[in-house]
Amino acid sequence: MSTRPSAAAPVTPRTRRSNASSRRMEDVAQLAQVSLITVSRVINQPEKVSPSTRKRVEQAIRTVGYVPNLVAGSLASNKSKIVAALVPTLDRSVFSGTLRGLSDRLALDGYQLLLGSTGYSQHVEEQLVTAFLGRRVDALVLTGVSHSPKTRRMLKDAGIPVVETWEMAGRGLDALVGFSNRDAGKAMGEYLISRGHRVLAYVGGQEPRSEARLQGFEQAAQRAQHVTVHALMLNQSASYAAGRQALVELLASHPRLDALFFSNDALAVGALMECQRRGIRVPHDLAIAGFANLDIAEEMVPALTTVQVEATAMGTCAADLIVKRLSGVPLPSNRIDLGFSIVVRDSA
Amino acid sequence: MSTRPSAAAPVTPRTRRSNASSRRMEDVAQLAQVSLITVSRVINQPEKVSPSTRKRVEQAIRTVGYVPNLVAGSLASNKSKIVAALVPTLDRSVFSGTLRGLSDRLALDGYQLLLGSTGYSQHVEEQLVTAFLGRRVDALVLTGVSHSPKTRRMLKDAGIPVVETWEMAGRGLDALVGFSNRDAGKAMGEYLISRGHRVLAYVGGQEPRSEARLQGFEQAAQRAQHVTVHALMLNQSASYAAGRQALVELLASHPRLDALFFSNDALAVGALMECQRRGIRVPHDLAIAGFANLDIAEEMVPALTTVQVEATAMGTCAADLIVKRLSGVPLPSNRIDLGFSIVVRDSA
DNA sequence: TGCCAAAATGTTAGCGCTATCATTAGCAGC
DNA sequence: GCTGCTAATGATAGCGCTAACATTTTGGCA
Repeated sequence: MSTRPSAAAPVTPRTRRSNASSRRMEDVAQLAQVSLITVSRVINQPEKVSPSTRKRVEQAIRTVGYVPNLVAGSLASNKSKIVAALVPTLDRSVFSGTLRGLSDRLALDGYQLLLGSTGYSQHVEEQLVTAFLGRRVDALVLTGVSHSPKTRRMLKDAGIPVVETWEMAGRGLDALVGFSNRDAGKAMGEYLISRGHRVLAYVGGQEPRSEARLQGFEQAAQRAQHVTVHALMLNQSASYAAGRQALVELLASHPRLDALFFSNDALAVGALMECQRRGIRVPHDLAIAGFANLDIAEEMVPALTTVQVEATAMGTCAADLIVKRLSGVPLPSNRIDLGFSIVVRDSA
Repeated sequence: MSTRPSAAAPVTPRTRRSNASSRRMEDVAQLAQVSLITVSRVINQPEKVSPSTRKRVEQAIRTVGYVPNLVAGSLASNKSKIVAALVPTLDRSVFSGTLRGLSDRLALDGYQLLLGSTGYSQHVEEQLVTAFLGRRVDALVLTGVSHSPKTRRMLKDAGIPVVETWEMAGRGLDALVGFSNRDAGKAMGEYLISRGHRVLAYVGGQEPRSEARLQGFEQAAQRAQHVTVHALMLNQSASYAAGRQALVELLASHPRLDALFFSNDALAVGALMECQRRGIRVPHDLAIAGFANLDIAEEMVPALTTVQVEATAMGTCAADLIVKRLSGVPLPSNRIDLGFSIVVRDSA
């Protein structure tokens, strides 16, 4: 197996493999009577080409209908102008705000967004990261700070900007843009306790950020007197129906419940609607609070007390950080805490 | 300018330009004592490699931590395994369902999703299409059937599958997956009229699909007796607050309003909430209907009557069509009408 | 054993672009 | 006229992979 005689050289010229229909840079160069590299410069660094030549080349580009092949450009330059983003879910979720921020800010500098959804699975995340790195994306945006060891290693070895969002806990792989989920949970706990509530419940998903919020929530309870916290961790994704069900379950098992903190506004809204159906007066009989301050929180009757987080700004900031890093601008910090705030409305 | 003496050949060998840190296929080939192409086959067509060789190569891949450079692969094979999708907005919108359907179905076959949002602008759409074609995406998914002439030409010339979604009107560029917005509007009009409503209003955005729904709605009104339709076209994107405002405006200018059809559930929910605040009884005083059947429609009190469309299925079907076309499976049709249905609940 | 098709593996030449360095043109200053 | 500089343009060699074709090995069977 180790020694192989070499084959003879082929004699017949091969047929071109290319997509015959698409024009190449060479077609433009010929028409404009310049070399390949001049066309390349007109596209990428037009200031380096004299106005007369540039005009001629631009005309030729239009005439032949040339669309640069960015794949070839990426291979040659080792830059893709693509940023990948991974979100846990695309499902009518809070992350769409972050995606919008990312997409809009990246577009400003000509970057495109490659999207992946992990479904809260580290294994899927790992596979997607592998694929994205294979595409030589220029940077990666992740949601959260929990990743598999292999993912962490790959990302560290990749040598590209990696921004983790929606959490500030820990050191982070590279850059962090977010807020402290734990502190946010704690703040809501303290607020509810300050309003006199003593039998609290937390409802959230089985995922790291929700668990961090619960920890903070419980911490607030522990520091107070005579406060109990019941936790209900759902394994389904956030939905109105899940919030309704959670309310029903908790009321059945803990009739003396005072206040409910949902890790997601959608859950809270579902519960709020169920209260309305059952004639449970909010906040008189039961206080309800949500998380994220989605548009609907403000519109509900009663309006939903919630935790405001900067979903869109997280995307914008992450994109901004990436664009600056990639263009060599020095940054003061790679940890950006956008904070949160308790928005007190009517429901709690 | 036309005649140029050629330059002499350079003598010194150039330094490698590559990203020194990343392993190449050649490193794997050397370690596994095989040729490049065998490594390539292990990755892309493992069934063509004998089990023993395959195992050896796979081990080598793991040892050196090789991640295939898909950019180079794309250039060589003229296939990118990327599908681009364009949505009007990422804003807490109905399109996220379609994106999820797309993303999930494409992932099954190893395709990745490149995302762009047009903000309902044909000009932005044109720019994004140019960029996506430059990246040699394997297929494109668009929202709607209205595109600039240049966009249409580029897409026709591109020779890749192009799927338009969320509309069935017209012939389409290539493939269509959606429903008739006009028929949907008409159906809702007929339904409201059948319930005895005579002074109707339509509230929607200034965009083609909303306008098609309005046309259908008006058509239903014209066929009936003594029915009037007022239309309010918003230039902002769908939001709860916009729905509330629209309600306020319409009630002020048309106090005898019977029934309101919103081109989006979010608008309808905003209006519903405002009714609750003002003590307007729905549907007794005013009937309200929405569009899309988002989760929240069902949860509202009163539950929202709306038009159900298959947002997620549109994504899944579009992806399915694309995957099949790209793998050469013959398709019976490139027009898939997923239809719609009126979901009668309490609000109208 | 020898023959032949099928399976396994290999060699070569690009894919279409950009990095690198080389060359030429243009022009000020002495 | 010559030097030395900058601006403009060009020739070449890859980037890392796969298509296309070539060759070798394998295994069934006469």
